[in-house]
Amino acid sequence: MASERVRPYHHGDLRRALLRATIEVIAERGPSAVSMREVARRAGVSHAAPAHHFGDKAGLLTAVATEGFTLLAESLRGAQERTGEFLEIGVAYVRFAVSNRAHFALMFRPDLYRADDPQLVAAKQAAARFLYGPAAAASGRRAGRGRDAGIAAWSLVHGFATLLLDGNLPPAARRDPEAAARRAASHLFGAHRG
Amino acid sequence: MASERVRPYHHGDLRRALLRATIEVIAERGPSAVSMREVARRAGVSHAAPAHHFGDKAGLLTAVATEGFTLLAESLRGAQERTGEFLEIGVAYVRFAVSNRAHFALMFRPDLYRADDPQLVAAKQAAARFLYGPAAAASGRRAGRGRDAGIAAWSLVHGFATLLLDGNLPPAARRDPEAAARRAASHLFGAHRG
DNA sequence: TGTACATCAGTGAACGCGCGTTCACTGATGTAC
DNA sequence: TGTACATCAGTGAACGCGCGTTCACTGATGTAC
Repeated sequence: MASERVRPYHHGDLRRALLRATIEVIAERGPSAVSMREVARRAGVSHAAPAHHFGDKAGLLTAVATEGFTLLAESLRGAQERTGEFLEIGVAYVRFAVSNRAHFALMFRPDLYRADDPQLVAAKQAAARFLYGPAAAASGRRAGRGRDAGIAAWSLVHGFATLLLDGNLPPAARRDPEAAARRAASHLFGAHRG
Repeated sequence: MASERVRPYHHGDLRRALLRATIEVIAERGPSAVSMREVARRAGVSHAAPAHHFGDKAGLLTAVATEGFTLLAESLRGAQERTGEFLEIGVAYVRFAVSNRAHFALMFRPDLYRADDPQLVAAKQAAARFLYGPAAAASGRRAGRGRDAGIAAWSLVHGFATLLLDGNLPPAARRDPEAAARRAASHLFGAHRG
């Protein structure tokens, strides 16, 4: 008759639950509104519990950001493998930002986490490779131009995603971000001019 | 013998002094680290003084953001008038971000201020016109393409500026942001291909 | 199968802190006559 | 030139709040024998 099996002492997977709660807070109130106590509250544990898993607040956010960069790298690799087109990697970048708003919003707020954390750095570099590498290949042969193209591409999709999430783009772009991103990005390499 | 003419009761131009102090805090510790008390401390007045001029914290930050959009609009207009080239408007955008880091960092954190403040909205629209208008003119004749070009251009320079300020671009770009921005932006309209 | 013990996960009270906002106030300035 | 008064700018004490972190603790679980 264990009918009132409420809150077992051990949570089971508190670490994951805390990460999820953090994402939730970010989605609702932004990255800087995250607090250890609020996260603990949402996960239904005492406010000191998160420190057990992440050390401190920066540790918690570092974990979330790392997760974000890892997910991003996977998204980009997926696009790369599926389509082989550089344009579609850019589109995937925007798609990632839209469907993982909370992660994305945190990832580019390095003041909030430990930006020099080895795992985080590794995850970030993995993602960056998918933007720089193919860009170099897709652009001309000239030395330096490859890197410039990579910067241009990353800038464009990153700017697009940022402006979009902040509500700075026209309604049409907000309704179908992916299509709008594709149109905008196609300006870069002249994919469908004329 | 008014030799000890220290801190007169009336500041003279406290409003400006508070705006300046706010910029200072943002530059040093980021937009979310701004507090009324810290700003007052830096301006050398009691912690309740800022409320007198700005109502509350959101009011203070709204004023700073509005100032930022106004300065941005002026920069863009300047570039427009001086060069008449769309590319140079983009470069001016990046230049603004670099030389007004604090304003720029706040401007795109609408959660921190009153984004629907009429003066702010007006200033923001004034700036946006310089990005959308010339883009439409510079791109093809096709309907819709003008807007897409504007979005692409704004995205590119905005992304570039954001990534740059967050330290996400390679050292070369960090050393000479303006030149790097020009190279990146030139990919957009094929200004110097080949 | 049972027992002792080590290890781990989560608790809850306590600390000190900086914050935003309110409020009755006082000092300084400007204006009307 | 002087006086009365209104208005404005800034003060400082007080409030209540949520926060991060520390710490001794207890409940639960796993492991060795």
